Amino acid sequence: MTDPALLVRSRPRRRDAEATRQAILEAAKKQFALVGYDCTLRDIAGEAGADVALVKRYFGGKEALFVEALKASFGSDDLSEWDRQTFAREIATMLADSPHADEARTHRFQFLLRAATSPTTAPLLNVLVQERFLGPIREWLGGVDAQARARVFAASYIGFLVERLIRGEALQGREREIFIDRVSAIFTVLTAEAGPA
Amino acid sequence: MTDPALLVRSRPRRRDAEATRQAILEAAKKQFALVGYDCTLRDIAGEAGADVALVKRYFGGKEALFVEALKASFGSDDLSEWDRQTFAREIATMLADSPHADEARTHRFQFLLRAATSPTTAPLLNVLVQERFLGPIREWLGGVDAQARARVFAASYIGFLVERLIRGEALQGREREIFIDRVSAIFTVLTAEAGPA
DNA sequence: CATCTATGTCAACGGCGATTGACTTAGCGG
DNA sequence: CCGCTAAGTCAATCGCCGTTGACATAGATG
Repeated sequence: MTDPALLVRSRPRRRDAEATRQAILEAAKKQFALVGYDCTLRDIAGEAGADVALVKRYFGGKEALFVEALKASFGSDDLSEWDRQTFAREIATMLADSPHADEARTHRFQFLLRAATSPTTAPLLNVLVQERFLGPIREWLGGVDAQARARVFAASYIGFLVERLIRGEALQGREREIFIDRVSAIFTVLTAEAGPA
Repeated sequence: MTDPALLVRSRPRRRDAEATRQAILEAAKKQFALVGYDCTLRDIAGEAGADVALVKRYFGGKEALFVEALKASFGSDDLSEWDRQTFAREIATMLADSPHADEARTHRFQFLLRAATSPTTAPLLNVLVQERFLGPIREWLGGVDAQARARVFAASYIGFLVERLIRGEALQGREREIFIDRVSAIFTVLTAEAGPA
């Protein structure tokens, strides 16, 4: 998170096409998530400490940059590390906290939401979600009807992320406790092979 | 839904400031939901059969129009009509269908999503969601810890709407059956005053 | 050191869209 | 029938942004 490539450079970086490309890509991921597709290339380039013209040279144009940034934002979702015993409560706690306490995930998720609500990018997103979201969850869940269960799982997870985003701050006091209890219960149920009575 | 004010007029409408204002507002609700904030005022005005300049006269500007359209999109969510015995399965079925089968709700929801991912409108949305979404659900749920339970309920509901949006089409066959079973089970649990074991 | 190329900079162009104010006209009151 | 005002139209303006190609230079190669 303290990747020096993200910081504004006082001195120009040593000439390095690959590093510059990456810096632009990182800035794009952030700006597209925070501001949306309407952020300016000048802003992206500025944050990357590069020039607008390089966007064209390295990516071809804004549209192409968007697609690449979108793909790059769904690289490694490390859900094989989730402990089946404890993940439910951990996720629930994370969801009760402020979205600001979790910038990386929040940015990626905003990106996804934006792409989902744009007619041009929606088809692309469909494929990505299948491959890098539904697929892994399905594998992790295992058992019968894993596809349908993965859908329900993913939908719930997304919903809580949206709620956290809209809420904007951490839950407090008793509401927080109840929220965590309920949400972790739901995730436990969602993992089970057989639904509730 | 077959409001004549929405249709493109071959003949100019009789001069009527209020009707024109409404027509613009309706067109704005639709365009902002489908295309997003970047739709053009010309498109909105065109669909309303009015001129761009009238947007300024009646609303002041694009930003103000957006806010007003957002507010207007959350008028009456008629959830007092929900039958507590059957609503879970009805909702689950609706969520398994195509978003296109439910245009009105889909448009409103896309609008909400867009507003949620825009820094300028997020605060406004927070208030709106509290008043017209969380509040009614809380009342409808009743019982202890209604606020926290309403949050969980709303979050789940939102999540399934997002999933349906991304999916883009109706579920089929066995996956559909399982999906409906699971989702309606979840909503039943969400309604109950006590959580699952 | 000379040269050459990949890398980075700069300024201008072209289009688009919101805004604005002047202009036209319908429709009503007298 | 006459004008007056609210409603609607039109075209010009202004700024912004993506794109583009010409230019500058670091740094490697020999």
